[in-house]
Amino acid sequence: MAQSALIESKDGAGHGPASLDSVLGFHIRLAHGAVYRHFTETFATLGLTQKQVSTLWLVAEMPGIAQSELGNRLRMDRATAMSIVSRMQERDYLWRERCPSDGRKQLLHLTDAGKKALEEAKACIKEHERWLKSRFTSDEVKKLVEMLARIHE
Amino acid sequence: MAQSALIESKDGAGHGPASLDSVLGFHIRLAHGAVYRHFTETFATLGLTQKQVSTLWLVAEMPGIAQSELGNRLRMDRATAMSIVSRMQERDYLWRERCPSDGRKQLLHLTDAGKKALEEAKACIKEHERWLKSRFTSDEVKKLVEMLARIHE
DNA sequence: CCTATTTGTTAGTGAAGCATACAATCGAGC
DNA sequence: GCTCGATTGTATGCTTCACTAACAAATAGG
Repeated sequence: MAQSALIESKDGAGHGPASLDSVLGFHIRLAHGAVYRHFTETFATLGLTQKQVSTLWLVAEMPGIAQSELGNRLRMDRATAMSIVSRMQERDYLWRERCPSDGRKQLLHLTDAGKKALEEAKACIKEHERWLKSRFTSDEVKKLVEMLARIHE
Repeated sequence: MAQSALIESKDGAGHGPASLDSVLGFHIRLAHGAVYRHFTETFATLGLTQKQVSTLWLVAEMPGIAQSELGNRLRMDRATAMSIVSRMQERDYLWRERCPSDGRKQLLHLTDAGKKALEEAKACIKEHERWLKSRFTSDEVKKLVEMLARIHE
């Protein structure tokens, strides 16, 4: 892609990064954007977003997880988790169960339709991940995941 | 598509990655979210978003850049670039100049207020980057930037 | 001149994140 | 048992951003 002409920089000034290209956060943002775009393309037929797939996936891995715990793990606040869970419920992909031991909590479970959708989604994810990981060796993927985890953990 | 990395862990059946934790895109999303949140916090007083700072920064580095070129470099479509540039113009941070040699283009320039805002923003970015990079050695930062660039370039 | 492309503009849609307020529930301490 | 504070879910509204579609103006190439 374009070799930017922003290379010449006032390095001596000491007033922060010289060029936009040297800002780590900038690259994280662009990388995320590229991944997000390809994801949306891949999932156009299924009509699912990253957050929605993550939600279905996590509920499948931890059936009966509370809505609040889902939000914690996916780094969403209550309101955001609420709207995503509600949307998945409207589609009949999951259902809420009032927790018998703690009446405040809503426990989440996938419906059969949700399990089926997740299976399809996982196939798409596999393609998506292949596209993404094709840039790296397996050692690099491991290193990249480990470094990214240091950011969000 | 290089020699990669389709080492899909234990899942002989070919049904995609086994756990959400092994999905690279998932970690990119969470890392981006964490960075975005810290950025927003850091820039609360300035009232600027990542996209807005990137825009100001890029216009400062390339005065007279066309709106379309700005969009290309920051990976925004025309409509998104339009709304961000308009917002920055409303704040008197930049102004548009009709291109004399190509009447379709709008050339962008920072105002004095925009230059001042960018200087403040760069100081905040410095803090933000310090927070972000504190997790890594300088070699790791270099490697990380290089790998992320492979994704968005 | 005619046509296709590029660029900017406007309007509308939708997902997400965030803040706030409110209700229900739970737990701890009195 | 009772009150008080914290947790959890819910509802509402606001903002940013990405995308689409349509349209107008200017350009480029035949």
